[in-house]
Order: sequence, then C-alpha cells, then structure tokens
Amino acid sequence: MMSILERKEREKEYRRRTIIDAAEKVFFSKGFEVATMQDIANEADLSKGTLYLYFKTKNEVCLAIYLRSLKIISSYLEKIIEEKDDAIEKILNFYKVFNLFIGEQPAYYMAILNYRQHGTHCSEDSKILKACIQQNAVINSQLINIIEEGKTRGSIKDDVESANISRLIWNNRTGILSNSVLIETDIASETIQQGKDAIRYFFKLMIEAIRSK
Amino acid sequence: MMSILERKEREKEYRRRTIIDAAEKVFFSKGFEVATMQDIANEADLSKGTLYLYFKTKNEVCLAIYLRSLKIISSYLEKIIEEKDDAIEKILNFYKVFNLFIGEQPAYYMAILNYRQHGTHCSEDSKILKACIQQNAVINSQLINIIEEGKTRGSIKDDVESANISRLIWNNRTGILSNSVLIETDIASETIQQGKDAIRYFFKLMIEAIRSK
DNA sequence: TTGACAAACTGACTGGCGGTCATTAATTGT
DNA sequence: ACAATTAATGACCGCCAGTCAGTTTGTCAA
Repeated sequence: MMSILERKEREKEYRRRTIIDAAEKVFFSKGFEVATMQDIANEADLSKGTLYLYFKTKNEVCLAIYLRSLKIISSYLEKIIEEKDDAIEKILNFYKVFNLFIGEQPAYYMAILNYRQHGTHCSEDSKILKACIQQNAVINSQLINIIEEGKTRGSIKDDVESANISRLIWNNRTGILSNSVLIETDIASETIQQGKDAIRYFFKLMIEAIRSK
Repeated sequence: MMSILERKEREKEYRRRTIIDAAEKVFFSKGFEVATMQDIANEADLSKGTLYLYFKTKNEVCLAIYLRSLKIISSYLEKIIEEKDDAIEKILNFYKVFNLFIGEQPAYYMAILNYRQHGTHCSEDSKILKACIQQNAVINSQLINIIEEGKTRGSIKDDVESANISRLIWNNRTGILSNSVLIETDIASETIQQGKDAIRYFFKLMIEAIRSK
C-alpha cells in the first residue's frame, strides 16, 4: 500500500526533525565541541545508535542546522524579491531582515559560524553538504537577481559587477559574524551591537556606491 | 649568573618556535582536526608530553600560529603606515600586500580561518589568547590610524566613520577567507581567484565611497 | 491469530586522541 | 663529585565518536 510507505517516510522525516531540534538545543547550550552525541540522544529520547541511522557523523548534524538557517535566509530573500520594491529598497530590506535574524535566531547564527569547519570535515559525497553548497548558490543567485533587476530598472549603476556585490554582501556577513563572536563569546554582549553597527555602515556605503546618481 | 638565565630563556623560545614550526607543517598537510599532538611531537622530534610544557592545549598551538599571522599582517601595516603615501594609496597597498599574503602563506591563512573556533575553546586567561586579541586591537587601530590621517590630510571624506571602516576591512577579509575555503577545500583552486576578485572589487567600491571628491 | 520477515532501535563495546604525571635524564651550582 | 633543580619522557587515563550484534516493533500473508 502506498500510504504506508508515505507514512513511514513522514515518520522518518519527523524523526530527523526531532533530532535536529534536539541538537539545536544542545549545541546552543553547550557549544558544538562540548556537546556529545549522547547529549543529543538524551535530549531527543533516543539511543545514540539511532542518531547514526539518520546522520553519518556529528558534523552532518551541525550541517543540517546550517542548512536550516540558509533556507530561512533564502525564504526571506524570496519574499523580498517578490515585493514590488525598488532594488535599493530590497537590499535595505535584506539588511533589516538579516539584523533581525541575528538577534532572534542565535542557534542558527552559531551554526552558520561553524559551517566552514564542519563542511570541510565531511565526506565529499555527503548529501547534506551538497545541499548546503546548493543552498549557498541559491542565495548567491537571489542576490545577483536583485542587483541585476536594479540595473535594468535603472536604480543601480550599469557598471556594477553584480556577482561581486553578491559575494561582497555574503562575505561581509560571514566576517561580521565570525569576528563578533571571536572577541566576546557571549552572544548577548555589546560586541553584537558593534557588529550591527558595522553591518549598518557597510550597507550604507555599498548602497551609496552602487545606486545611480 | 644572568647570562645563563638568558641563554635558557633563548633556548626555551627556540623550542617554542620549533614546536610552532612543526605544528604549522602538520596542520597544513593534514588539517587541524585530523592532525594529532603525537604528529606534531614526531615532526618536532619531541615527546608528546614536552609539547604540554610549552602549550597548555592543542588549541593554544593553533592560536600561536594565528598570532604569528596577525603579527605578519601588522608588520606589513606598519611599513605601509611609515611610507609617505596618501591614505588612499596606503589602503591600496594594504590590499596588495594582503593578496600576496593569501597566495604565499597558506598555512597562516588556514590559521586565521580556524582562529575563532580555537579562541573560543581556550581558557579565558590564556596568555596566547590575550595576545591574539591584543594584536587584533593593534591592527584595528592601525587601520583607523590610516583612515583618520586621510581625513585630516583631506583625501578622505570628513564624515567617514573610521572605526567602522576598519571593522569593515577586517570583517570582509575574514568572510572572504571563510567562504573561499568553504566551497573548495583546495586552497590552490580557482575559488581563491574568485575570492581575490571579490577583495579587489570591495576595495574599489570602498575607496570610491570614502575618498573625497 | 499466528508466524515469518523486515525495519527501526538499542547500548555495550572499540579505537584513538587529548591531556596527565610519576619517573628518568640533563644541567647547574657548590 | 654530588645535590638540587629543571627539562623531557611515554605509559596511562578518561572520554567520546562511531560500530554492530542483538532486541523490539511493525507489516503482511496465510
């Protein structure tokens, strides 16, 4: 019967989510290094072995959280793109949304920070890793999309290199996150405020540089 | 006798360097996670226990490499500051020097990337960690110095927020490094070229935004 | 209802690594 | 020559990611 297979699939997906949810809690309260797979298993009311039926390694669990965060950002971007706003407006919206994201989703925030490390210690053919890279590409093209639209609509200068702007925005985000947490490990600290200041100023300068006069 | 104490001090410093040199080799060929303290000990022709007479933890060894890289960058900045160039010229020089650094010092490059992770898993009172934070602050003030000088000399707009520009440059560097290595783990790959493109474009835009017209 | 088959789950176990410490070797001062 | 101090060693410990033989649960045909 088809519906049984479907139900099983659903249940499997549900279980996966349960594990990721538990991992989020544990990673965020203890940090990725200190948290053990046993901790996650306890939090999810499962045995450790079960975790390995759903994720090949501890790194993959972290990547799963990262993937979530990328998808959230991507869906924000999707909404922003759909609005009738001007490209400059869209970029400003992204700035606002991203600030919100930092403040309200600290767990995802951490996951992003740790991604590079985890990604590079995954087997090359990891499905999750591929999905992450894919999602990164999607975000990249969404940003390019916005810039290009602005160029054709005339609100952004013609000679702006949209691919580089897209990278610029993304790179800057990464760097700000890294460096904020670098100095003060406490996420709630004022360093975050400094990071936000830097983001604000970055967007201000960048928009000034690319908008047509 | 003073000279004996001095010699001992020198020898200790020498041994420290030996260990860091060995660690650099090992970390760079295997990666930080995979490399073991035993590997480093072998490379340095020492026993594992000895390493722990010079560094409290494996993370501290990595931080030591990071500190080196920061000092290199800082000394480059020092030279740039001493030149009689205009501030804009200095910023461009920093861009060039930094590009060189990426291409020629891959080991340090990796150390920088891993810093945040290692820094946050060190005891708070670690001398090395403090030195790293201190060195970061030095670089920050060097950059601010350049901008401020440009403002008084008139080549940079008066209303430029130098602290934020300094952060911007530093954050962007971090992000670029992270994201370059993120997708392609191979340092020699073309992703590095894309990273360099992004850096070039970033500096171009930034300079355009801050130079007085 | 039953029994056979499969799929999901379990947790004791293993290997390997970071870090320690009692012991040994080397160096210094007398 | 001989304490005494300092440096170096490597066997050892605890811990944890990851495994796997065995158990439970779920499915379905007879």
